[in-house]
Parts: sequence; structure tokens; C-alpha cells
Amino acid sequence: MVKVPNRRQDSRQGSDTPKLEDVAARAGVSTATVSRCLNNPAVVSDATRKKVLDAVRAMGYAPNFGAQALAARRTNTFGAIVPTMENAIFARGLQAFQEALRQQGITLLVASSSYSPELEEQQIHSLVARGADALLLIGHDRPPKCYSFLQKRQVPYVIAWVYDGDEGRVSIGFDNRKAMKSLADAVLDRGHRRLALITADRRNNDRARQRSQGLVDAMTARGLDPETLAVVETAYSIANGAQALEQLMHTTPRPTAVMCGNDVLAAGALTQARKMGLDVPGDLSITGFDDIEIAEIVTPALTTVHVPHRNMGKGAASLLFAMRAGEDPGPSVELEATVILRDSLGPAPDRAP
Amino acid sequence: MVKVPNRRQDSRQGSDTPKLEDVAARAGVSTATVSRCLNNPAVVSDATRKKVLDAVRAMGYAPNFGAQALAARRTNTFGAIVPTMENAIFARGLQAFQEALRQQGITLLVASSSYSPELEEQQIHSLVARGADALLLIGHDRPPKCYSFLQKRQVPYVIAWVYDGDEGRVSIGFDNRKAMKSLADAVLDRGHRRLALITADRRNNDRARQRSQGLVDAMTARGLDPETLAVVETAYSIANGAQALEQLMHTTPRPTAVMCGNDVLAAGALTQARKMGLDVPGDLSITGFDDIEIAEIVTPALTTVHVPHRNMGKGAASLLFAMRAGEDPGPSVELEATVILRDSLGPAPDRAP
DNA sequence: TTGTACGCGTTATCAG
DNA sequence: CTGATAACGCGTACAA
Repeated sequence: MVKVPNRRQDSRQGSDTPKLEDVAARAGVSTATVSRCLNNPAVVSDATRKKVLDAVRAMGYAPNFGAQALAARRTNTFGAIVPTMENAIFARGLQAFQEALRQQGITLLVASSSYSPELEEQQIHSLVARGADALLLIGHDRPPKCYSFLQKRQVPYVIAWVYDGDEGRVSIGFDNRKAMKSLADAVLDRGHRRLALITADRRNNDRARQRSQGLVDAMTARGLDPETLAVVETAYSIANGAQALEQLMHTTPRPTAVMCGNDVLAAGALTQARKMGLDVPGDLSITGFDDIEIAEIVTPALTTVHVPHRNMGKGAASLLFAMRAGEDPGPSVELEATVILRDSLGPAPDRAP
Repeated sequence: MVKVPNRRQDSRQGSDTPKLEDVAARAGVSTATVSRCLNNPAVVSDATRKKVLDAVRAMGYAPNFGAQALAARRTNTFGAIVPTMENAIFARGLQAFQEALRQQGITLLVASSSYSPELEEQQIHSLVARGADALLLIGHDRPPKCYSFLQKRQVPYVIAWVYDGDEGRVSIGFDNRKAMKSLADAVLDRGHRRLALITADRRNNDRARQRSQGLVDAMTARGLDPETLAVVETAYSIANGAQALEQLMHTTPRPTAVMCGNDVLAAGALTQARKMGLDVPGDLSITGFDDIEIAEIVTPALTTVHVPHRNMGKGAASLLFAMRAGEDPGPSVELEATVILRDSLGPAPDRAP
């Protein structure tokens, strides 16, 4: 069979994407030199570099991703899988992560798992198959095979949004349990004794579990029976928060404070409480978690926990850079989360003047 | 030089990613057959197909993306560039878009341009370089070279979130100008005559420009002088909405209704108004645009324009499928946006009883 | 400092 | 229906 090299399928006209070879021809050098100019400019002479870069610009050359990935065995792409993109919980963190990556010339691929372990596993495979050089994951909760897969494929990853000693994995985040305990302490300090919790499904969500546990910790520390805590588990959404609150208001004894697993649920709960004619915080106190923008604009503003969104994103990027470079990323990083007191938390009603 | 085929750099142990060849060996067939099993199962015999697929499963084989892209000249990846991911404006639409793509086995890459034309151009290049088969863009406003680039590269694209006759480009969306005029009509119907507008920067944002124009249309239609409209231009954010409102409240004559370019600005404005001790809608009416979740939970709930988020996403996917298949996508699609009346809009104060 | 040439893992064509 | 094998476009030892 005869070779027909380098003739475009369609030699008629300009559906063309210039390739390295074209640039090389125009600049009067070899493809190797062009490649070097782009990837390792230091080793080529000033004169040729200029010549080549001019040609590159003139032709609007951009490397073919597939070819590059195939040859370099590296994509300069990191992946992130977050449970949701429908609200702002992870938005700020991702933004910071992305900014840090961009500075290193790395592209971010974001996928969302909709809080489904199966979907997340699929996304992990997909991102790795697409050549992600490293991965950002949220929380520890996922099937062990996910971890063995990543290890087998030698893909570095970091667990964000949690810090809990070490699970043998590099993580960066805050102590969800401790943070919720602090918030619960603030609630208990105000005399509340009948508490309720609206939380996300705790089965596949270690953050939710830890937050829940933090509340129990606080109660136990004061000699309260955790069994008296009313709990509603539901998916994160404003509507669900509202529905959960309604449900809780029909329980006896009625709670005087409803703590929510995040601000989205809390916003829904708050809206519903007011819709039911309750005064917040006069009749009922409500707290959130995460301190996303919504917390400040609802009425009354939400007492919540501010989490270090941006620092988690930035820090995760640093850890992954180190890991990709084959360096030791060091131990997991603990960042601080702080209680933010706003108007949705007040003294317990029966204790008020 | 001697060829050293198919020996892994590291033959020591299992840092391995199985390749087509490995699967072929295990199944006792050629690589071509394995490839066919995966991409065009119909043409291989049942027996071999089973044999091959078993091997694939057993080895956990996943095709190498780069190689696949290089050989097939197709990535099964679509890209979307939205102005922002920091709030929910585009979240629902993107979600729907993604769901539609997934059904066709297509992965979505999302990038955000932060409302910067330069950044957007860069993102377009990046996504195309990464082999995006098609692109979703928001609005028409961008340098012509972006369009010529896409045309030259033969990358299909659709413009979403707008419908304005035809710019010679396929678009799917609603008529921003008409929608805002309807909302403004509702405001004017309630007796408001001193209006203000808080809008995003209109220079690179045709949606913002059209919405602004719609307001002018409504005023003109009633014989009001558009010159009396107080306008503040600012970036979409809650904080900016708040600041803009404060500024407007210091103008004379003070507006009785503040219309906002979107719900995020409106939420900020609303919060600020209440912080300033104003009664909404008693002293001041405020409107938003987009009808994202936040519109329902602020107090009072926002009168706004509901835009067809999900249908735009789904429809955009359909159009792109057709275009990628070389079919004629047909003309641009106009969807309906509807005014949603909620409590933040009331009668003009001086007209109230 | 630059050029030559091979291999990266798939797909697709063509011959059996 | 299956098997060889030539591209696909780039990176990079190795040679010059």
C-alpha cells in the first residue's frame, strides 16, 4: 500500500487546523524545535525562538490535545468532583482552586456527583480516563475500590472539606464535628434545651455525620440526652428545608432551636417558619452551616459556621502540585471554621424576659 | 535503533493501565476486534463479543482518551462557557444541558469567563484545543474573531440565553428586551413614575443591554422621558446590589421602584433597603430578573421574570446534536419568559391610599 | 543548538 | 466477521 503522507483529507480549502509540522515549515525549522520552543523555551536560541513564536502566532497554532496527551503522558488537567453545583456550597472553594490551577497553566474539569456514590465512582473513572493528572474529592466517604483504583492508576488526589486526623489520605479542611459543637454550644448557652436537627442524608456523607455528631457531643457535655434530639434527614435544598421545618413544628415537645446541616436547608427552614407565622428568633431559633451568601440576606440573617472555602481550594491545589511533582505533600492540613452569630439565633423563649 | 515494543517502562509491577493490546491478547483476538466491540458492537459475532467484553471487564480496561481523540478526531465532549458560576443564574440551565448530553454519552466541560471578553476568548481556544466537539455560549457579545475562529475550526456552537431575530447565528433563548418591558409595564401599571435601574455592565453583555432597553421601551410607550431613569451599573453580586441601592436612595428625586438586572442584584438591593429602614414594597418596590431560588426566600419575595432555564439547556443540546451530525439545526428558537408577581412590587407610595 | 525518527494507544481502511 | 497496519499529531531520546 502506498503512503499518502501529510495531505489533508480535504485539500480543497481552509478547514484547517495548523499542526506542528506546518509551523515548522513556515519557520524553516524542524518540528522538534517548534515543540521545544513551546515546552522548554530556554534551550533554543533567541533568534530561532522568535522566528518560531512569530510563526505560531501568525498561524494561530494550538497544540492538539489528544496528541499532546498521548505523547507527553500528561494532560495538565486536574479534575474535581463535588456533590453538587446547584448551590453555592462549593462554588467559592472551586473558584479558588481553579484560580490556583490557572496560575500553573492547569485546566480544571469539574464534575458533580449529585451526592450519589455510584455516580461519583463513575465520574472518577471518567475523569481519570480523560487523563486528569490529579483529583480533588470532597470527604472520605466512598467505596474502597475508588481508592484502590486511584492508587493503581497512580493518580494523586486530595480530600477536601474535612479534617479528621488522618485516614491515611491527604486531606485539607476543617473539623466538622468540632465546628458544629461550637455552634451547638452557642445555642445551648442561650438556654435552648429542646433541639432539632435538619441534616443531609448521613449515610454517604461524612461531613453531615460529623456535624450531627458534634451536636450530640455538645448535648452530652451538658448532660442532655441526645435521644431527645429530633432529627430530619433530607436532601440539601431550600424546599426540603422548608418541608422539614414544617414537620418538626408538629412534633411534641416543639423544639425551640432548629440547627441545620447547611445554609440552604436553613434558608428553607427560616422561610417556612415565617410563613407559619413564627417569629425568628423570638419563637424559634434557626442556625445554618457554611456561611454562603444566602446566609446574610435572609431575614433574619443566619447564625452559621463560616468555613474556609477559599483556603481549602487554594491549599488543595498546593498539595496536588506537590504530589504531582512526586514530592511529599506533608500531613493533612487543618483549617479553622468559626461560628458567626447573626440574628436567627436568640435566647430560648421560655427563658426570655 | 532497536525497537522495544510493548514493554512497560516499569515492568516491576502494577502501575499499569491496560491498553487495547492487553485486552486483545487476553481475549485472543486482534486489537481491531476489541475496538470494534467497544465502538460498533453490532458488526462482531456474539461469541467473540462476549469473550472480549469479559476481558475488558476483568482487566478494568478504559480507553485512553488522548489516543482515542487523536485517532477518532472526536472527543465526545461538548464545552460550555458561562459568564459566572458563583451564583445560580446559569446553574439550572447547565444542569439540564448536561443531563441531555449525558444521555448521548457526551461529557460536558464547563468554563467560566467571569464576564471578561478576553478570558472568554481564551476559554474558547482552550476548549477547542481540548477537542470540544461543540460549544455552548451565552449571548452574542464577543469579538468577531471568536466567531471566525470557530468557523475556521469547524466547531459547531449555539448561542443561548438570548433570542433576538437572527444574528446569522443559531441561538436559543428568550427575548430579554420584551421580557423586561413586560415587567416594567407591571411596575408602571402600579403608578410608579420615578424609576431606577441597577444593571450589570452593559458594554459586553447583550442581555443586560436588552433588558435595559426593554425598560426604556416601556417608559417611552407611556410618554415618560427615559432620561429620568436613574441607572447604576455594577457587577453582579449581592454586595454590589446593596451598594447600588444605597447610592440610588441618595439621588433626588428618590425612585419609588428599583428594577434590577437580575435576582442577585435585587436580593442585595432588597436587603440594603430594609437595612436602611425602608419598607418594601411600602416605601420602595424592587424587582429582579431570572427567578432563581433566592428570589423566593428573601423577604419580601421578589417580583421577577421567570426564564426558561431548563428548556434552554435541553434545547441547546438538541441543536448541537443536529449540528454535529451535519444536519441543519433549523432557525433560532424563541422560548417564553414570564413575569412572576411577588410581594416586592407594590403600588407607588404617593398613589397608595 | 538543532534535526531525525520512533512511540504514545486508538481508529479505520483494506484485504482476507 | 476478523486481522494487519497505516495514520492521528506531538514529545523526546539520540545523533549531528
